Amino acid sequence: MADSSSKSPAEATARTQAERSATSDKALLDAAIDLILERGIEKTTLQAIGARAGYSRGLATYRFGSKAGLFDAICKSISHRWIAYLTRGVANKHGIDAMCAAIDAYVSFVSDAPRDTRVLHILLCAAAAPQSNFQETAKHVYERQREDVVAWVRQGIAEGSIRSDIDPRSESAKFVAFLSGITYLWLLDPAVIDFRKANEDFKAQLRIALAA
Amino acid sequence: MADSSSKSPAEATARTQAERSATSDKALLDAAIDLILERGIEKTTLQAIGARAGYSRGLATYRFGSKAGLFDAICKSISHRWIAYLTRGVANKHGIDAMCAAIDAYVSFVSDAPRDTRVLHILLCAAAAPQSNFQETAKHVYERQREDVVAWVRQGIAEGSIRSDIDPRSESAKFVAFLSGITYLWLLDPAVIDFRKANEDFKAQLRIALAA
DNA sequence: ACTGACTTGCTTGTCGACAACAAGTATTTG
DNA sequence: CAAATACTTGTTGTCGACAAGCAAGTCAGT
Repeated sequence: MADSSSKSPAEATARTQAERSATSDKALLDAAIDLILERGIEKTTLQAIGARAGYSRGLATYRFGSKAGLFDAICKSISHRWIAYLTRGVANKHGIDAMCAAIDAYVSFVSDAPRDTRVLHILLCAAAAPQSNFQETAKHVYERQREDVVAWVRQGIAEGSIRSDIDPRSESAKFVAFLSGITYLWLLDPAVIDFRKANEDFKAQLRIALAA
Repeated sequence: MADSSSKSPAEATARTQAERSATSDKALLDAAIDLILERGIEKTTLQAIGARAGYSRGLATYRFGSKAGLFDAICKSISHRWIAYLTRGVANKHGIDAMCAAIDAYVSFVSDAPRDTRVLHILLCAAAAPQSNFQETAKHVYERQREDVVAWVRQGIAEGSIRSDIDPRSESAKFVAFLSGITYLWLLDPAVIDFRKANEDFKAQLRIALAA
């Protein structure tokens, strides 16, 4: 149905099968992201995804196994991008500095890629439901983030910049809970939440509360 | 289909129509809560709700207009219970004491009514999706909570127990974000989150960070 | 370099499940 | 008995999943 005739047939067929499937995968993923932002998960139809991507209603199921499989793929894709972004932002900082850098990286990510952030969080929220098919992916994302924070806190305690009576695991839960929660509130009602200021205040109070 | 014959017909019919509809409403709500905890929102069927409540598949739609209408009603019902619980716990405390009392009240509520907490949060998470039918209810719940916190912070600043450079609105966003976030993490993976300890630590650091 | 078997990318037909609505029945109330 | 209320059942359109099919591409054997 798509533009198989708008390009010269030679150019159109000058792709291997693997390349074609890679582009159709990406088209489906992008279309699904668009539609999730517009309508939410439940109201996004495989029919609509196929149509917007320029393919048939059946392709998404064929590629990703199921609707949930496609959403899981989106979840993994965006969270990998975020982890890469985070890793670059924190670089080789330690202790409280690393925690503050992570918050800065997150604020940057949200303003650089608000669509990705929104979709990722919509999906992660959906993962809270029992028997959600991408619950494991969500657990893994947050587990990974908490592990990072635990490491930063331990470093900070070891180098003496963080009070030794701070419990790294509890602190990591609080840290991730705040970021997750503020994102949720922002997602629910962007006009009411000053995302940037909340994060600045959080950094300031982190330093006060954790400093040795 | 249910036990219309297990009770004596006289006793069964010795209710007014209004009483009957009130009991069937409650039965539907309770059945829906059970099923949401077991299967999540999407996999909970009006058919299953009706059957578990002892009625037909059509009653839930007839009473609440739609599936989303029923979930909205659950959302409102549980959040009203929580607000009442909170009001009683905070009583007439001020400033940081009120904030800490609110956290204590929340921890109590979660351990007293874990099922209600879980269902409420599952529904509030679902409200994060675009075009969600109970988004307004969710916004209202969180707006209400933030207003409470704003009032407590203002009181604290006025009576001199909270530093005057604290921004009440930003602080309220952080406060609610933390509670929402930690609940989400607990919902996602209860085994990994020490809910009680995280809240204790949060109270301790609140006092450090806000104290005048 | 040609051909025929195999593979890959994608579409279409079909089925069961579901929510919504309308039309109905039975019970209560005035 | 008539109007209203509580509830059920029939029906329709939409959706996800799966399977069968088709066409284009790939490659081995000659």
